[in-house]
Amino acid sequence: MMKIYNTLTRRIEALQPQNTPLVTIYTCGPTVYDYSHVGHWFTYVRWDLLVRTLKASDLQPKWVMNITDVGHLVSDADEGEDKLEKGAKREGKTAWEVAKFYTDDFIRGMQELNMLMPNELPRATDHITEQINLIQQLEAKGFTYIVDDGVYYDTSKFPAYADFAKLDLEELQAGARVELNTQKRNPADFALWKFSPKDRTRDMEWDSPWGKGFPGWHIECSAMSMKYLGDTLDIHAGGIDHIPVHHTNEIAQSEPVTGKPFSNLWMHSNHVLVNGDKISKSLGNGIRLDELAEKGFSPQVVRLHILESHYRSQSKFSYDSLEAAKNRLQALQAMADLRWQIREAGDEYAGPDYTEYQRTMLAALQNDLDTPKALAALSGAEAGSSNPIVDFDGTAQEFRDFLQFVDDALGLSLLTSKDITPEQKQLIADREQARTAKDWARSDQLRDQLASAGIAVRDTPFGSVWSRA
RNA sequence: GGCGCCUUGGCGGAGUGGUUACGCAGAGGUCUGCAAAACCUUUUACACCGGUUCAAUUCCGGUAGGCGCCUCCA
Repeated sequence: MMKIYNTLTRRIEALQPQNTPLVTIYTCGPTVYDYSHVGHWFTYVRWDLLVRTLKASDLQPKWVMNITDVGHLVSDADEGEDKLEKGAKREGKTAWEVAKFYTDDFIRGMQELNMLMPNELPRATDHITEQINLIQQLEAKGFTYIVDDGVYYDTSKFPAYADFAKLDLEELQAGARVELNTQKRNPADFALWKFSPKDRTRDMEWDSPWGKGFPGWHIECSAMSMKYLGDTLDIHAGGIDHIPVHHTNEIAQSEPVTGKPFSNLWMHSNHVLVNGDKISKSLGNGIRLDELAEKGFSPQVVRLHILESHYRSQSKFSYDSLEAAKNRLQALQAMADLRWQIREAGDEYAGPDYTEYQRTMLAALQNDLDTPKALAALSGAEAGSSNPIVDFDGTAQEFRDFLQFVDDALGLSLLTSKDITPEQKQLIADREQARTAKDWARSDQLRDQLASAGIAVRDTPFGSVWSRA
């Protein structure tokens, strides 16, 4: 029923959970050393959509997303420093304070975007023991070696290392930009545990069998996903950039220990470009949610814009498209506000077949999260909703069910809008009376009055309908 | 240096070997007391050059341009 493109096989496959209806999902979360930008939100919203789609498909997703609050190295050139420590230096705080601040910011962003909360949001620093334990198991199996600055994973011991990303290790070796630094045995080898510098104390450091230090970035995902979701995940998801390094390394760390596949299905979200460029620190083009809100684009608009492109295509971010999304959302909201204006009597008018639109949308989402197609169906329903809903044969309930489905599946929060006040309703009734009496001056005056309260009124063959301007 | 991807109408963005994506915006029209909404029409849409085919935007090859990864990265 649910079909997903699997990076492992490079094909679209039917999802086959190990213990239906349970679906275990692990998604790579943020490194909390700076604000999240739209690029991050594109990815996270897409995983939120995955979980929503599974729920709408009567499955029971168990979703774990990690918080990386230690160990993510800035670069090879910045030896001994990780992103948290760097952020701390920048802001005159401890690494712990930095992590807390940006974790809170991230969770606030999730809430603003109406994302579902993962079942677990584990922090790397809360799972040092599990990580050490996993490294010990790798050590016992002979996959590690120790050099001056840490414990490393020997990728040559894992023959399948290059398979996932279809890496060419020979070319990697010959590549001009790969620096053969330190004492690594192979260019692709990576740190499992890094030692603290001899001359100073880090904000974040722990004792280990190999000496005081901190875990490498990759090991946390293996350790925490296995702790919360078992040896084999149903779905592991992350940004497309994680394929060649981070996810490759996760597989290499996990499968030798368990002897099982680390994840049956891998999903990767493509990047969003801003003015044709990837979002990066060096370009300084990372736009935050609060900046967008200042420009009049609510998180709800951002969310709709994210859904307008497919998660596997490289999408573009621009204010023009946000403007389009904003207008589109307003039309959708107007449709949702028809639920306050159900006509009780009469069977003159049959609205769209909302049940059919709902089926189309769900089928689109189940087909590798085809959000553009789902939105096309939603807009089809919206276009057919210009007249009020007339309640006969349960049509009103079908309409309400449809709106509930849209909110559940897409998270657009259409149902959070409130009804207008009794006074405003009276103004509309008065205006209809004035129109009947052909008192156009009073009619227009009442419409202006409503408009100043942000309420637009239009006249249909079935009476006046209001919407929020 | 290696690997891979992309190029669709004003903008964004799907998809397909022959038939309307969809959204936003512009122009004209029908309707309306006026609006709004809806509907209709509209500016040769599928980078360029070849090839395969009865038929290609959709498959193959090449050209140009853009991008991603191989290094931290959503």
